Amino acid sequence: MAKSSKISAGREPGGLIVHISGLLPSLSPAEQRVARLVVADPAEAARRTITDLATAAETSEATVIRFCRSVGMDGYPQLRIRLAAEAARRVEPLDARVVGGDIPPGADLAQIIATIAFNDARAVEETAEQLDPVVCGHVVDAIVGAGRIDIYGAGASGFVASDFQQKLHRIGRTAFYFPDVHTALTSAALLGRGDVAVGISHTGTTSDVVEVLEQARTRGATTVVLTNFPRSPVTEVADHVLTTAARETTYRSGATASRLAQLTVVDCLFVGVAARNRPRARKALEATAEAVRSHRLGSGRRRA
Amino acid sequence: MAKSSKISAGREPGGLIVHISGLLPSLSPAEQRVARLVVADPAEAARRTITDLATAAETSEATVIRFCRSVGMDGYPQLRIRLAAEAARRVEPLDARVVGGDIPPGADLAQIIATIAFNDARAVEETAEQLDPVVCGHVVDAIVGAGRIDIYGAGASGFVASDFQQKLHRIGRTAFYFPDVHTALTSAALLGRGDVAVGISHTGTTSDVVEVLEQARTRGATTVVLTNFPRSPVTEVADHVLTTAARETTYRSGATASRLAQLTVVDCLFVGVAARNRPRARKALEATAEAVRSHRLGSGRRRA
DNA sequence: CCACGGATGAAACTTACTTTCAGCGGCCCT
DNA sequence: AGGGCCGCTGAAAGTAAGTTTCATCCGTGG
Repeated sequence: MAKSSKISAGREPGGLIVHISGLLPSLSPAEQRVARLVVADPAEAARRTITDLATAAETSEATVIRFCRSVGMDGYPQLRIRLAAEAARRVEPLDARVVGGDIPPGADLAQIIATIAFNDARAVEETAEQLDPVVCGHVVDAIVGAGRIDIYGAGASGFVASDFQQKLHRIGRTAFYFPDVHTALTSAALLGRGDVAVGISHTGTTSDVVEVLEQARTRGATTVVLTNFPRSPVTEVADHVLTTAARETTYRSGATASRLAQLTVVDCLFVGVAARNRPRARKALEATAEAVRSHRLGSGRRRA
Repeated sequence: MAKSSKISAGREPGGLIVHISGLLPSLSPAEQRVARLVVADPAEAARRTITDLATAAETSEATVIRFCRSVGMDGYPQLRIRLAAEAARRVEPLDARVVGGDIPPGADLAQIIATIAFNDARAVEETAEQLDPVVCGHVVDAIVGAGRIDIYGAGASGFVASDFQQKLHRIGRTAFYFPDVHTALTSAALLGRGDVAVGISHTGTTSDVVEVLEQARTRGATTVVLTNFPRSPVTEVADHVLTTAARETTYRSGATASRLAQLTVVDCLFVGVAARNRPRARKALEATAEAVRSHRLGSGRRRA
């Protein structure tokens, strides 16, 4: 696919525009008129057709072509594309949005969105960076070999626990999620060697989760915890500790960044488990997808 | 276009590529083939002539033109230029290309983690980029002024809906989440002018959500939808459309990336609403945080 | 004054892009 | 089932864009 590199003009060190203005004096008068237009506003030039540009430079199309060749391009379309690319690169997208105005009603919101997205994305990235593949491997091993998987999480972490349970369930692993302590404790009491108990707690101090994991551990189950704080109490009752890396800034958001980080970890574990038994997992996923299809409206295809 | 332009025709906030992948399912099969080529390698696509691209997509030039129109361009040259510009802006295609794809069969955990994190973080970033602050503003306005807020979401999106409900509840907004269609419909029937109904559906084709929003709308409530696909059926029953920008990779379908994107949007709305009444929101948050403190153990060391 | 050569644009030509139209196939409505 | 309708599709016709050719112009040097 990557052939057709007859395009020799790939490297103009300081950028195409600089390159052009550099050899501007060596061009013929008519070509210089074209060059000046191009350098003055590359984006605009890229938008124009060759005839248009020729007219604007008070010359003929032929001259524009000659100009293209003079600066090392194959022809006009190539110049056009390069100009567009060049123009795009020199715009600072962030500032442009703020400065570019025309959004007084939502100006404040734009700021908010940018901030949140930054924090959220960072949480995901940093979590992945510090996630230990070896520990993940152990956890995946345990889950793959488990007779049963119990998952606990209170409050916000409960969503994540529930999500994990659903994922595992969809690929045919026997997994349970308990929203309240009492049923969780009851279930944990019935775990045994070879089973797995997963606790999710952002702070690592949620007494409910600690209790449940403790119970599970005394019964011989492998215990796993997902928390943001590697030295929190909950890690003492866990065989494997997985950490997230969300630095929750203020009281603000209902801890969404940490939630995203947790979900990312869960996703990794899920894919890790699924990867162990690809055909079966795929089949299970397809079956479950099929099951909800009747609730879908005919392909969302509409033209406007 | 005779339609009210909920779909920003002409301007694609944040990324043409993202915009195209969002519209992908709403395109005809032949157009989808074109779209996939374009999304896979924008720079390469920009270099090709229309005939070339048509051949590569195993279709006719006519279809390529149709595709251009479908995604809001005037014609092929314009698409070409925009693609070139877009491609230029993303400067790190090296790592991205390696990591961006699907999970290869033999991948080890470290690779899996990197891939997932990359996709997840990208989903968050791109969603934020293309999120329209003006539309967000309208939604925030509606929520702030609402007598009551009903939130619907089925399956995976249900978690997000529930999360949103909790968040709003914590800052003193009257919000409800309904896990099943029937109670949702019942509740929607009781909504009226000034109330808000929020539907969350990744595909935008979940009939339950469409029905409920429809009901809510006929009762005079303001309807809001959060979906990945701006032309899906659900957008027809929504006053305000918010879109996520998750391109799910094929195999995993755990849909985590889309979940994260949804949560990010919810977070933005939440903070937007909270920002409207800072003192009161802070007080409410502190009160709820205090309420769970008794369930915390002491020694958790917490960073700020 | 003529011969020469580079620069230039008109026009011929080629290629790329766009529109039109008829065929095909699915879908809905009897 | 049958028939009509509608949307997708590519072939082909049509139009515009880009490229080449070539005659002209003009300045220069013999």
